[in-house]
Amino acid sequence: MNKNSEKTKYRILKGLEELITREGFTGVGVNAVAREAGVDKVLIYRYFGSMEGLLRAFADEKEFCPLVAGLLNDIPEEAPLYEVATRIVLEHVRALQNSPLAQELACWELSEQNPLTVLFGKEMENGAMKALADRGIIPDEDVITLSVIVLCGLQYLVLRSRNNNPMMDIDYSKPETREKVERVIAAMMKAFFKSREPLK
Amino acid sequence: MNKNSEKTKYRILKGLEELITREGFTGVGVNAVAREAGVDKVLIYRYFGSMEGLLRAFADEKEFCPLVAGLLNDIPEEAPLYEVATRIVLEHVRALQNSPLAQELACWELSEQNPLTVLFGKEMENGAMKALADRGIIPDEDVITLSVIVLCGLQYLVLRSRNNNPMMDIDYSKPETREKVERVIAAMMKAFFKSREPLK
DNA sequence: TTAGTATATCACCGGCAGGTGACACCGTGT
DNA sequence: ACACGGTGTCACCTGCCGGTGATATACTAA
Repeated sequence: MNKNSEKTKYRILKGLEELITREGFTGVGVNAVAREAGVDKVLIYRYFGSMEGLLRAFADEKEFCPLVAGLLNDIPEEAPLYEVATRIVLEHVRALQNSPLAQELACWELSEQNPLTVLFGKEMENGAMKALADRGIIPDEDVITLSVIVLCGLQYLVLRSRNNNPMMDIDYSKPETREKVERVIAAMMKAFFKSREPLK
Repeated sequence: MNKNSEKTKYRILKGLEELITREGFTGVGVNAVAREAGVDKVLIYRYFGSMEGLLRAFADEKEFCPLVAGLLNDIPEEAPLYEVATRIVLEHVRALQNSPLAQELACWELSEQNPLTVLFGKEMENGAMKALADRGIIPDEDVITLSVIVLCGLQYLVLRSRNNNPMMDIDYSKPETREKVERVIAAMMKAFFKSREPLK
């Protein structure tokens, strides 16, 4: 039993990742992946059945959003809820900013449905907010809604600044802009939270 | 002088719009547009020079964001600023929701740079917020920043719900969800605004 | 009528896409 | 020595893509 097949599978998966990161999802195809991996394309069909199968395998193997577990431990127990929510959102966005692959997948998700984009979307959802909501850490539904909206807004800004295409001069890749945005969000979260429980 | 050329140009532009709306931007190409318009593709080169030229012409001819002018008149003079900002954001998003073409262009803008996406982006920017900021209607920079973030967040949610791919069950195409979101945003805007000018 | 110009049609090219069948290589168990 | 299954290479097909040249069909101006 020759175990070269495992190595080949790995090269194909690596090639796919490399290709998505460098050329974007529009450049993904059987020929392109095979070329990138330095492998005959027939092997893609042999080992993954089809392009769909390859995408599925890639999604299964890859971790896109490994931040939440460690993040929750990092937040002090006595921190107010709005601070927790703010931290989660900002950290999540920062993780996205540090991962060109995730950015590309987020774009892909908006224009097409395939095994990879679907699984990626689920993972992002779980990774960011659902874990918190399900565990009841933030019981206020409105706070969750607001957090999701802000999270999506920052995500969108990150995706735009990727192409030097900032919205309203909010180029999230610039540190000073990011600092300002984070300050505004923190203040807003606090204000919103207090306005809902004025007696506390 | 035969004026058929104008009619042909119109058919090509219409075909492009139809194609983007129905098939998405990934399906756009010389052959596809010509087929959709029922016209030989050589005419695209003759009248627009290239695919780029066609996209430019399409962007020049089309109005993507015709709402702001009328909208500003519609808002009462004495309305507080946070209400103005909220209204602008929500109306803008609603307009996006009613325009599948604009949604597709917003996605396209995230993955590629071409004359159409660039001009579309500028128009969206001007249409939504810049006009206000430039005219000093909302002088508070932080309010603008926050509004842009929220606007982007809702835009992102609209783009996702397009593919039945809601984020955290926030399916913005459902009326009850939209209502709730609008309520939360209005409350947040008010709270944030008041927290900045507690003496007023 | 005739020459010229704008308009539209057609055929064709090279290139790359997705996909498949045939075959060569090689380690292994019999 | 042999057959066999896992592995990889190659050639080939069909179809669509972007792009171009030649040519037919008007309409116009002299």
